[in-house]
Amino acid sequence: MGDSVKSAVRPAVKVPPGTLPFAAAAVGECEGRRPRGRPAGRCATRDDLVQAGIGIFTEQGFASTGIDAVLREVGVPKGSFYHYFASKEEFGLAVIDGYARHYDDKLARQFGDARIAPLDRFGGFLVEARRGMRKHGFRKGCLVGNLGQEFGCAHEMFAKRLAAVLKGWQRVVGACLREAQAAGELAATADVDKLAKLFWIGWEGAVMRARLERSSRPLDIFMEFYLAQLRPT
Amino acid sequence: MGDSVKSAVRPAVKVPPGTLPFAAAAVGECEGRRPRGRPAGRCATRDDLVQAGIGIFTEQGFASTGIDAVLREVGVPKGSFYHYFASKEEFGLAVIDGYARHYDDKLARQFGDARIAPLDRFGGFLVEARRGMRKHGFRKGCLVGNLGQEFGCAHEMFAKRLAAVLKGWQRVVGACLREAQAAGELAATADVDKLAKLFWIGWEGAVMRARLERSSRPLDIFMEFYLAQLRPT
DNA sequence: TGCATTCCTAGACGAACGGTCTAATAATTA
DNA sequence: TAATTATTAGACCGTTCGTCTAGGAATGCA
Repeated sequence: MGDSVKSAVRPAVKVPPGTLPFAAAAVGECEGRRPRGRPAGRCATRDDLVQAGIGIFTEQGFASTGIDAVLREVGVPKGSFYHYFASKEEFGLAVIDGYARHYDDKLARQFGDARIAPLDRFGGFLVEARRGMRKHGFRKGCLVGNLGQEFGCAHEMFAKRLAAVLKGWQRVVGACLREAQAAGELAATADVDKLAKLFWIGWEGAVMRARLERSSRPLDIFMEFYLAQLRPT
Repeated sequence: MGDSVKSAVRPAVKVPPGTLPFAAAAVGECEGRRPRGRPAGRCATRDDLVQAGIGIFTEQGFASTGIDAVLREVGVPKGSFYHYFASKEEFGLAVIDGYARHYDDKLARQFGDARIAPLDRFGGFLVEARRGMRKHGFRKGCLVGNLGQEFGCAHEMFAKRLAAVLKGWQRVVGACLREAQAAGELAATADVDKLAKLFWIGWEGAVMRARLERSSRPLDIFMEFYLAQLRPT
């Protein structure tokens, strides 16, 4: 189907010419096949795969993306893939983790920025999101939203992981709202946890709609409503 | 994967015993292969396929569902399928249409029910939705949301169709809101169109989240805040 | 009733995909 | 240098998906 022509197929591995391909990846200690321990050291190839996975899954979803597409993008053969990941499913989880890690940081920065009044941070978040979606031609949404919709509760493991990620994001927004309360920007009686949850419920809906319509308008509409809710006139 | 044991495999076609299988379907005029004209007469087999498609796609999505799963559920061979639909894609569109037709009616009934005060109709809608999701163990969400997320803008045709369906639903809610204005339940200055759009943005987000968490709580949360928005204390 | 036509069923078929496997090559250690 | 480990390479297999061709059942017309 939509086999866009973008796969510019990098030259196998990106290293200075003259260097043998293998030299690049083998520097850091890569995690072998399913390392029982959590963290695992950085590994260029593995990270590249995860990175590519984020991009492709965010755009096309999980089920309709073949491993081969990821492989092609990174310029890596299948053997490497199954050296790092036991299965497509495990890869999917790693991609979620990678995305979550990236976003946790980003959100912490945006919603924890002490230089800005708590409720004004939402505006900054909106601007950033709008720019991000426009940059990708509204083809990419939110990976968590995509996979959440795709698997619903079907895939136990995925659903749990995704719900956990959302819960983390809620905590960040919740903290910001509490700051707003402390600063007198938000009513002390407001139910912060519920409001934080509401934010992500509506925001994911807005992102989805924005992608469908190729427009950032849904993001604006939801945010306008949400902020009005926080500070009633 | 999740090959649930539910496929009770109906006996080929459901007709009174003694009748030859073919007798059943051949009564109504079925639309042949891609009838240029719109409507097309009813056809049992075709309708069954669409019906099954609604159920399965709503639960598992489009990409990860094989035609075979639909076929098995209805008890029909592949040949029949490709007699009625030129491709899986065309089938998908027919399923969307079927779903939309069903929901248009349902929404018109719920949001147009003159016996109930306009804004109270939202409550009825919520109750109904909650019951529906619970009935299916929160495995099914909204087909439009599912496919919207799945294809984003990837599939031009699908995106257009889905956006149109949502626009229709917005009109229904919008009309209800206008009634509310006329009845003095909603401020005359309220931007009805924007509010109607907001409703479906947030609602789809809530349905998705409800499915992910297997809980109707997200539906409640969104509706609570949406109504608060309509009638500020 | 017989023939032509249309409608629908039946399942074989090729392509593609996910995943595995063996072999080869680089890095690391001794 | 030799032995060992880490990583790459891609052929290969079983399955599943969507398409397609062939043929049986019903219908219309003579």
